[in-house]
Amino acid sequence: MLHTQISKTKPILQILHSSSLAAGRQCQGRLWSSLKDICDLLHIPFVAVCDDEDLLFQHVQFKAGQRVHTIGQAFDSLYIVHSGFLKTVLIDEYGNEQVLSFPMKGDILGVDGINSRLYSSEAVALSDCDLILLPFKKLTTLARTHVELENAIYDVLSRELVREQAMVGMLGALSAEARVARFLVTLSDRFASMGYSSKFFNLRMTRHEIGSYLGLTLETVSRTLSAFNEIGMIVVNQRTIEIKDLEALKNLRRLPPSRNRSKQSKEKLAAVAYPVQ
Amino acid sequence: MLHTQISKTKPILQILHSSSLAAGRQCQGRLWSSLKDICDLLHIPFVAVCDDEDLLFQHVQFKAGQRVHTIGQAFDSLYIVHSGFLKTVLIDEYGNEQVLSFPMKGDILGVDGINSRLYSSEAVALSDCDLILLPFKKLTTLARTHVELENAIYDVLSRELVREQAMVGMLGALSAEARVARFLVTLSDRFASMGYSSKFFNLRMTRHEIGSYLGLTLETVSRTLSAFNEIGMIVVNQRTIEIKDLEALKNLRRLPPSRNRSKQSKEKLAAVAYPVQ
DNA sequence: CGCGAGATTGACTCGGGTCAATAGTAGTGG
DNA sequence: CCACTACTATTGACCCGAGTCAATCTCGCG
Repeated sequence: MLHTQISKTKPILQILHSSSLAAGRQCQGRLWSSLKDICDLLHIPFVAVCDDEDLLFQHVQFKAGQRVHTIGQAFDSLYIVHSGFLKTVLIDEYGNEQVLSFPMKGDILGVDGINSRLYSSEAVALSDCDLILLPFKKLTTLARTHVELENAIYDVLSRELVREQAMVGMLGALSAEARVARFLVTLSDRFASMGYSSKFFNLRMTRHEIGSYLGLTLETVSRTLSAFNEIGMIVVNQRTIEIKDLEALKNLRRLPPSRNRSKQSKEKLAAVAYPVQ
Repeated sequence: MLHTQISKTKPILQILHSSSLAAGRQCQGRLWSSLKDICDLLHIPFVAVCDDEDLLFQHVQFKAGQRVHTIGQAFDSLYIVHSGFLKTVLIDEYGNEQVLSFPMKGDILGVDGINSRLYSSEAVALSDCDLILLPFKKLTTLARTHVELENAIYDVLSRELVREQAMVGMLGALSAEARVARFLVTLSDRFASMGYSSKFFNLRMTRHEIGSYLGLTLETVSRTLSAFNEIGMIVVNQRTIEIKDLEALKNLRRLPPSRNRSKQSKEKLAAVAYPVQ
């Protein structure tokens, strides 16, 4: 199989399970992860805890389409994505979805529930998923005796905040083309860091979901992808993306950004979009 | 004085200092706050700590225009706004500012520095400010022995994240009018909760800064305020805002929101903007 | 094979960005 | 006190990027 990620339906679970045996251990029908596994997953320097082998966190599985938590539901634990793809959404007073993120391996879920003790967003599995359950109480108690874990928690929360800020920056200042380009670059990076191909991958979400995430309509997303395809930066076919010119995607500049102080702003975007390299 | 907030120039410092004596205590030329003061400021149930009178946190003053911290600067402490107004900004690779927030009394600054140990945003005083310095090390050490403080920290971090998410939702889905309206409502609420008038206040930031914050141009902000003024929802005069119809501002609906599933979308915004009540 | 969800494209519209001229305000210094 | 200067705010004219509406097209599935 050349597929860069776990895909489709039936065969998945087997792949999932067999591959996850590396990090987790089978135990009464479910999987368990140690603190070390979790730190690795979060890219946090491992904290040597004496009895860390005893500290196991249970895994939970969700099928594509299932909700991990909903808005207003009582908060009691965080989740770490062990495998699979999800989306988190906000739902406004008229029932419109606003996609906030597309969590995947190593991402954390549920942080928004800490302060009010209610989840303020909804997490939905886009594919079959294997999540590690982190009971918040257990976690904080543990952190009290293990300074490094405590730091890890602060780090993760802060990191989420910085990510969200970057998102605001993007929504506030980038053109549609730049947003889509950056979205692709980010995905590419994520896949690379998960050990998959950074050049060839499948989107796990619909155009509608991408649009919501980027503050655009699904038509604009579709058209922009087609345009990138047109000029050879990528090859799109439905959910399949092949990146042909990562640099061009990275260099896609914002349109002369309005509230820009600097005088330079003469170049047309069309030209900048795909520089003559 | 009927002024709803500290305003203008010279007399300020005196007002500032005399009013802050309530919560802080003068000490070798600076002010200090106890943990209780801080919890009150953050709207967090106070944690009775035996020796809390010994635990004092120093204040720092900044004049309008001064930077509290800059991007890339080494992180070592958080700040709580005791009085004054600030802005936090992100600066992109071309030097463009993106305003992230307008911190005021009770808000916390610097959270984005925790994970990388470098501030990832810049905080600038928009007026003379009095901030409480919270050395992060000291804070976390303290939290280790005082569970409630520990919870408070988690709460504050999570709260910031939720706020940022709401911002993303707004930027992703609301029209210019709705953004400006919501901005005014939020300010009104903030002022009310600080004990000032919610109906009559001065903006502390320029149109340019508001525009950046809302993902709009300064012209659009100006025009929208003028439009609200036109139909009598508010009275604007430069930086002075008087809110005449808070409900109308709150009810300003998003434009038929594109990625909206629901069929209802016939009503023109013009009509909805200022409902026939 | 036909159905339905998702994706693509085209034609049209308009919200809001761009450019530019004008006016109000504040701070400075003679 | 008043000019001089530098911001900041307001407005108008224009236009383009992206949203809206709608007609196919594709693909997986029962």
